[in-house]
Amino acid sequence: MPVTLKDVAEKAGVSRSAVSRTFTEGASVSLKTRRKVEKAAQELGYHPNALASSLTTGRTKLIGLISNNFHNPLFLEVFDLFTRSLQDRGLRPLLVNLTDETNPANSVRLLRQYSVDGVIVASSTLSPEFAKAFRDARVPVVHSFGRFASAPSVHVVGIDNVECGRMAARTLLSRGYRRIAFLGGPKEATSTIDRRLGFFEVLNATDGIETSESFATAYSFDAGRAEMLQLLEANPAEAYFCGDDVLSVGALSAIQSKGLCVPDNIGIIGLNDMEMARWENINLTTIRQPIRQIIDSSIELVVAMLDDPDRYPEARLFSCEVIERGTLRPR
Amino acid sequence: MPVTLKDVAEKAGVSRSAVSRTFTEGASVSLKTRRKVEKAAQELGYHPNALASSLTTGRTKLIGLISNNFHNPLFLEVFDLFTRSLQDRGLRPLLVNLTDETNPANSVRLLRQYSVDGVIVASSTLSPEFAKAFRDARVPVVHSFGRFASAPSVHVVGIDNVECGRMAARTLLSRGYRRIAFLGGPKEATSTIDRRLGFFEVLNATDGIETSESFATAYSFDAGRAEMLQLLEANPAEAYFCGDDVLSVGALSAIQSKGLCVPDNIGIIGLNDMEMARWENINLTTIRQPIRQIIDSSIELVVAMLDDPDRYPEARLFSCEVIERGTLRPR
DNA sequence: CGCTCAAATGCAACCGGTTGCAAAAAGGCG
DNA sequence: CGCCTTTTTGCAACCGGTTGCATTTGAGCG
Repeated sequence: MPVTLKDVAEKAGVSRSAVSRTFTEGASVSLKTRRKVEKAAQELGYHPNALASSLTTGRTKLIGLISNNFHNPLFLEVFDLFTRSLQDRGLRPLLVNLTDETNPANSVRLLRQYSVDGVIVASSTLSPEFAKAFRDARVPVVHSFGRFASAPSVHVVGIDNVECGRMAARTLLSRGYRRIAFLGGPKEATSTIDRRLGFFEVLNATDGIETSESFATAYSFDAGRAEMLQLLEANPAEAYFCGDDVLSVGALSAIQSKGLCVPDNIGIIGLNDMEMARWENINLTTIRQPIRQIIDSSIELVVAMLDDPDRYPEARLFSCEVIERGTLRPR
Repeated sequence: MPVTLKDVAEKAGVSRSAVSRTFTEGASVSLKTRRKVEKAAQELGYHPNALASSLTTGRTKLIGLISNNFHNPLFLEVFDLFTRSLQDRGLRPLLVNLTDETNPANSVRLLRQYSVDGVIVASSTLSPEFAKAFRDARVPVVHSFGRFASAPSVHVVGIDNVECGRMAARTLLSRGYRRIAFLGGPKEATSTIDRRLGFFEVLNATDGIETSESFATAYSFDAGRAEMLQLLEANPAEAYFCGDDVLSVGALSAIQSKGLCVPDNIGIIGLNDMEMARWENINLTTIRQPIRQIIDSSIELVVAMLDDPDRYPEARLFSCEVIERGTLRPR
């Protein structure tokens, strides 16, 4: 049923190689044959089979896009940007949802079976083992939104979470808050660990600050809300740095449901600047991650690895910026 | 570098066919050879190349998942559910972002080049031409969240938007609203058209109701907000049925920014029940689409078409349900 | 017009698998 | 143990392309 190279070759009265060559960039074909072939292809509605050609060329133009962040609104933008940028470069994202998967070996097997040219691990919560497993299988890989390491074993593109923690602390201090708390995401998530680190580094270096901390069970609305409800039971802090925006909204909602007011009674600063953060009913002061840069840079890296698989691993970190909205009291 | 069938065959001391057969369901292999092959494969770390085998079997297990709704929070859930369900059935989603694409032919070409087994068009705003183009190319296709047609030319799974319109109208009437308006999405979107239809069908059949309508330029926060700001300039209605939840939040935000109160001054009912609708700072009364059912059903259909490509097209519609929250005054 | 050299072409092998078919091996039975 | 049937096996062709290499074609030139 589908029309193949051979059909075109016969119709055009040339060899199969000639047809193949007219469809491959930079191959040697005379204008005359090219014309003939193009005409025949046109009439037959022929289009080369990318998968068949990948067998010999070793390139599928398939990029595995793997993530487990399907509940973080930020990731809708992330997927949008990734898919568009990949498409613009003629690459196709094979999407893998790792929500229920804990074993990197399975993902590697799966994506190797489909001969992906490269893999982008897009997740802030996934263990670095996933990216490493791909590297070990010699599949070009970049960990986007991954954890910074001074001697990275795979390419990592993201933000400096420690610095974000510091930034949050400085912001809260500059607003005159003195009883300050960290409301983190899952305790074991690397992003939580790093943000906490920077946050307390600054706070502990400042005199007269009373600090406390607690952790939500997930980066989710419900977890944030539940944790904040707990905190409100007994002498809450004046201001909280929340693990991320969704958590912040959960906390916000808990605070409001208790009849308290933000920022008058309690201040909140989030992290991510997801799309909804600017919605006026939320109006969250937060720290923006430059996701567009992170994504472009990730793709750039993975593309570079296609040509140079042994490229020396690097960490690319982008700086974040505080977005002032309405959940902190003014300076 | 990668280990192939041949390597395993040599190591196990059998023919390539034998190896192939041990890895294909239901092929005739003796237990003895199977053991040998499995051992060799294990030691070599062999896994069959799905793309190579697709060449002869004609099956890639690739499913094109195409959408242009990368700004609707509902679609994060949609992608989550689609990818997981597909994976559970051993299928792989090839994600295509159609945001900047208007020509169906390009999508068809692209996905044919990758020999996808089937395609799911997941979009409420994409023209039916996209799905039809795939059907014409004899690629199994299902349009999820698509428009109902009494004589569908392709499989359509979604909701009855006309009925949703009626449901919204009845809900507003039951709350005693009399000056009622429709705040639609883009005028030309089929979902807008249908929802409007059902909405006014009920309202016009009721005496003493004053109606009006207007349209946002997109299903987005900003468009909803801008349109509502306009409306607030001159004698707004008592209650609005908004095109979808994001639009509703935009409208909500405009209302609040004018110092008005919901639901005391103005009532709002949305459609979709996106995850954020239940966030207490939003707390939107809305109509829930059963997306899980829609997605399961879509996948079921596309899988069925793999075996029976000429399956007679059907429309599957699921009923929606009003979710009572805080943006309409009580009964 | 004959010669040289570069460009264009086709052949055939190959990419990593699958599969129809005939031959070989195994099993069942008298 | 021989004969017949069933199962297992390997051969070889094929899926839809690509590519190295030798050959043919044609352009350029004296």
